[in-house]
Amino acid sequence: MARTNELRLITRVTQMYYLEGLKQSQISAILNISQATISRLLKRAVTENIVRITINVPRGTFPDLETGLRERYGLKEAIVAECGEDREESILSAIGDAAAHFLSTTLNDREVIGISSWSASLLRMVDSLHPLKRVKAARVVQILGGMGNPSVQVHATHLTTRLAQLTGAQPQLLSAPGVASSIEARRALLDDSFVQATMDEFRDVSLALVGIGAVEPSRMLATSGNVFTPEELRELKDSGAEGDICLRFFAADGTPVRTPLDDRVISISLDELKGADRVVGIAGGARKDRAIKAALLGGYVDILITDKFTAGRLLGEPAGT
Amino acid sequence: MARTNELRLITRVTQMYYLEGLKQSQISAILNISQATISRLLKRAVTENIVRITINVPRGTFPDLETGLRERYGLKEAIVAECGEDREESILSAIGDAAAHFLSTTLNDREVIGISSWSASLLRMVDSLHPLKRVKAARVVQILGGMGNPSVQVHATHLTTRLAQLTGAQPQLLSAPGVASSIEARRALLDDSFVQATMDEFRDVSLALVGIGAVEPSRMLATSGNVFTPEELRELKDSGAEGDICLRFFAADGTPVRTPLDDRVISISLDELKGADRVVGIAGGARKDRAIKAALLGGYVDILITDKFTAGRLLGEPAGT
DNA sequence: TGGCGAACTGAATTTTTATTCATTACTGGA
DNA sequence: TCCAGTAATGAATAAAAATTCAGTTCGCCA
Repeated sequence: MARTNELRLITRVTQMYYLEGLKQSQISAILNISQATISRLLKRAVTENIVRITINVPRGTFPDLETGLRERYGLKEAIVAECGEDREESILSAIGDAAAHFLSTTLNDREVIGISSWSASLLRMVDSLHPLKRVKAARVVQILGGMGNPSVQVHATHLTTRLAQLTGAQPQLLSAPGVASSIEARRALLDDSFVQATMDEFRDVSLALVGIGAVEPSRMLATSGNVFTPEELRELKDSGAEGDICLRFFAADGTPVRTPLDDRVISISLDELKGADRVVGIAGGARKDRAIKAALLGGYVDILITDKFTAGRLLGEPAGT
Repeated sequence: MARTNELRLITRVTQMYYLEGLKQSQISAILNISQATISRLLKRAVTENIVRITINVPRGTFPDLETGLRERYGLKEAIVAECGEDREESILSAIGDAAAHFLSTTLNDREVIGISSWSASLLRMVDSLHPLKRVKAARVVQILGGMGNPSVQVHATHLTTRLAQLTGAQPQLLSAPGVASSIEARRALLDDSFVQATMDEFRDVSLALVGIGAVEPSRMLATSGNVFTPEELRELKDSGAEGDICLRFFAADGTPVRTPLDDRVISISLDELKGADRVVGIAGGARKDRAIKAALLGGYVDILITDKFTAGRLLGEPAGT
């Protein structure tokens, strides 16, 4: 049968190419068939299902979860980190490490990095980060003010300057609290030329690194001073706020929630954030499930870095092994 | 762990490349990693065994047997044809067809084809051959004389001219019997200028198509007249001859056997045969096992076309399915 | 603390592969 | 039987992938 002869030839070519590692031109010479035809035969080997390429997923990597997240939430990329147990500490360590690796492999030259200052995940990331050798980011811009509480103010400053140092960039600090005590206080702070200079940079941010906050205060937020009063928190809840990025709140379906608080917050706006080339959300843990999901639905994040447990829950599945 | 991050990235790149079919440059753009690095990651995916490429052998093809033959006998190529049953007729049909396909796909331009005239396999090949479209062989040279018996003389002539016609080449007939009645008769025949002209072509043959004969006479030989007397046959056997190509005999280990018959045969010599770029042996069937094996051991053949049963026996294995 | 070699990287280049193009033959329908 | 459309081919070319090269960094040892 003619077809069998054909298949035999395709099989032989496939064997030479994939198993014996010969170049198409070598096969061409051995078999007295033109290189163009070899190329075509190899293509047919794929359509005829003679070559089968399978991916052997290494332990600790979760391409299925990642693909699920990308497709379900329209993400540009999703990174799911291996993680020993489904507890905050373990998760922070996993995603911080993954984020550090992500940053070190994908940072390009002259990049303007925006970094949100109130995130434990980002702190971990910076802790795990080795100095970047050959890359030289342009600037690291703090896109959320610090905390009234001086010790956390230091934290925020440290995060920004450390990252700048590791990436060989200029730090651009936002010397203001994340939440001003009043609308007037905020207006006054914005008059400061240093604050203005930094805020002007917001629109130049090419890579934004942000945590995602749950409205239920995170431990860090809780210990950082009384940013919001219990009444304000209740008010937020009542208005449907489910999560925040840089203290800009949104509802469960991702739509922004405007509250009076907005007028006291000093940070990049959600709109400005969307102007960045890449917005990387780094968050995980059961406590944040609803907030993360809301952020994804709102499309605020292009790239999500999370842990396997959270990823599983975001996909409505039991977590993988 | 750093290694896990690395593996995750490799897995992701592998997924994009092999599953999603993206180009390295596209992946490079999406992941903000240089194309050179993508290429390197993909190479690591192979060494790390993350991509696994398997060949799914189509029914009716026998790459394992072919590889076995190539390796065991040092062949340039081996073609093993599917074949319904282990009987002459079935085998002839299978290998004739396979040989026709081989010829039509690997013949190059301006090739000088030498063809042995006493082979049922070659007859079948020519019968299965469709006119070759774009190729134009230069000449088809008959490299073994015809038979005294006029009807087979016609066979031989037909074989050569038909092949020439199908390949768009000039036929170069050898107008002499394959076996002269005596040394003197042979000498006289060689004086003929047409015979000389053809024999001069022997050294220009680039592709030789030959059958392989068993010393036990083939049916065809038997019905072709009394070429050899029973005594001569016994003599051949006694001298250790196991098989022949163009009536040039060799022993079980492949060494040539010189007998008085040599001086009566009009055909290409084994040495001249080795001067061809490609010598294609086309033979199968249990009766010929020993002869084929001897020919392979003698290295007279670069390419063997046979059937799956014979191939199995040549490898000392039971035949495949 | 400094020097040396191994390991990486991106840009540039080379090598390899896929595709375009022009040609030819074959198929099947009128 | 003849023709339009399809399929297949090799040469030339475009596109893609691998490698070379030059420059760094890093770890290790003196």
